Amino acid sequence: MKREIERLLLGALEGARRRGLLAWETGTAVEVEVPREEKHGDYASNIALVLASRLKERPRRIAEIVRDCLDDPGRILDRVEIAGPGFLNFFIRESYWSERLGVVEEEGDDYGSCDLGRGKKIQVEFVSANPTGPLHIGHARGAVVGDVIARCLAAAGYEVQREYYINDAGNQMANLGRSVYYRYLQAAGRDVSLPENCYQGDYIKDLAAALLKRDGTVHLDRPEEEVIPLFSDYAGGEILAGIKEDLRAFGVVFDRYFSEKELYRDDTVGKLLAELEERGFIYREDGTRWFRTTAFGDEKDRVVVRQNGEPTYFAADIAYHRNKFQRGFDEVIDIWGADHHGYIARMQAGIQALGYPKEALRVVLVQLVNLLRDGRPVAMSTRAGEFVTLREVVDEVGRDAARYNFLMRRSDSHLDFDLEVAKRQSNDNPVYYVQYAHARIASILRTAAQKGFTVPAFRETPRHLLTLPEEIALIKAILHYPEIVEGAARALEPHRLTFFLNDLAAVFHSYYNKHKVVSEDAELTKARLFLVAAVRQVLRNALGILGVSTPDQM
RNA sequence: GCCCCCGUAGCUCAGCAGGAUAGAGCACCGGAUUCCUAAUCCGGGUGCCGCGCGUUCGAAUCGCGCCGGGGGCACCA
Repeated sequence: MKREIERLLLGALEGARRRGLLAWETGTAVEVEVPREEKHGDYASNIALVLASRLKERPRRIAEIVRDCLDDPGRILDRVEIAGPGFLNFFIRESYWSERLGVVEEEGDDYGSCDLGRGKKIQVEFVSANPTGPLHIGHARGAVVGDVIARCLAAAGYEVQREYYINDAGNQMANLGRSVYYRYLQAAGRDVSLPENCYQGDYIKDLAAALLKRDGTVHLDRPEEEVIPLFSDYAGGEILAGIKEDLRAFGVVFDRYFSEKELYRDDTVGKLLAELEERGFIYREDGTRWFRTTAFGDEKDRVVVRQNGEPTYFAADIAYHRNKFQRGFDEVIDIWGADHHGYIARMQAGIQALGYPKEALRVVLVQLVNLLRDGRPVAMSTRAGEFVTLREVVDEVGRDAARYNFLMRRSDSHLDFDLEVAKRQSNDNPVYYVQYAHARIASILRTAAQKGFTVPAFRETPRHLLTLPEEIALIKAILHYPEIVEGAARALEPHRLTFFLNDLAAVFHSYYNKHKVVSEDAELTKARLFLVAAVRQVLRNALGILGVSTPDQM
């Protein structure tokens, strides 16, 4: 709908230019927005105000010229008003709204999709937690945000790949192996205590016990350096399997798990460093090698090879990101915890040094979650092994409520997640509000079926009967939906969908309370059945992007 | 010390690439159910949009400075 207005406006500007009325240059961005106030029309444009200063002409005068040049063969508009300092307010002909409703039927499950990303390959990398322990509540938010961003992009026409990066080459995995090894010794009756910095938590003991059961005591008297890799591999593998399972239960599935080790297999990192050095981006100092990230706006240069000859995490990460681009992605999106924000500048410097534009990497920061129970903070410490796992949250509050709650705020703002509130099946909990709208429609359709009504095809729908203010409001909401999806994909802001859903459900609930869909009037019933079926379709499509279910009964 | 994010109603937060009288949910008060599920609806809001200056026809939105909160400034990942 917005597109159509933009097209009309563009046509008018073009016409005015051709007739010599307006020295408008092709290529000027034309903006159309939905005004806050209803009396300012269904759509509004500030084009006259924007052009005014450039053309040195009164804005209202420009607005008049534009309005006079409007050509509306499809009779979309009822009228165009010029208001305030020179806004053009477009009022859609009321019956036109319901005429457009047919698109929902035509497009069905695809309604809301667009071709913003057509022909573009995009990758979303998220979660990427080291397999040193089960995913906890902090990972849950990033998991949902990444997942839903991926779904939004898919709806926007991108070819999307979801990837999980496993940092399994560093010393954290060795540390994990050592932790399990010592627990294994203890389980076998040896009197040893856990070295410093070891992972605590019962899952370590469980892994040790499982290994003892599987292999017996064969590892007991072998040198530590020899057996620890074995313990690392075993523990990492088991934990990763658990992570995958927990994610699946949460509705998050990856296309690929990428192991950091892959980057060392063919000395990818070494070759990359040599190449960068050749191009002059790397210099040596005090036995280390530095990447000149300041050349691309970073605040200081960064070490890529340590004094001991080991490449840093950053070095591997540049190699990893180049690997992504080499796989043919036009754009790469990383979902990071907000504590990693300082890393963005150097990462973007890295990809620029490789010849990719800065914009090719977009980073979405996800803020911490404050976990509460009945308003009181839940204490957590990963190191001490005290944390609420993702699995526990999903089991306790349910997948739908958990996902929805994580999507109710911008991802870069702090989020309070109260287990009791999320679990409560009341109006504290917006997910049920929206799902209830879906269930109610299902209920209406059941009642209708009992009385012999089915949802009519659009061309058999007496849509001219949909004239109530609540009906027009519903139709408008339905027709705005594609704009919401596109905006969410463009800005990588999935929370826009939850806000839209709350609004749509509110309009529907209000309508439901005031008017009967199924009545004695067969024609009216048909029209309203089509309308609520369209609402149901939008609820399904939008909740589908959020990965939240659409129950027919509650 | 330097850098990033945040500061909007009692609470939690929206406010889409500056726009016309700043919104929602919660909480609180009152009301609605012979009728498609009351997990619903209807009514009730006097907010220095942290403060100041600037850019602009126009600033919650952009810039600069300050105040307050959080995070980051590794040859850790």
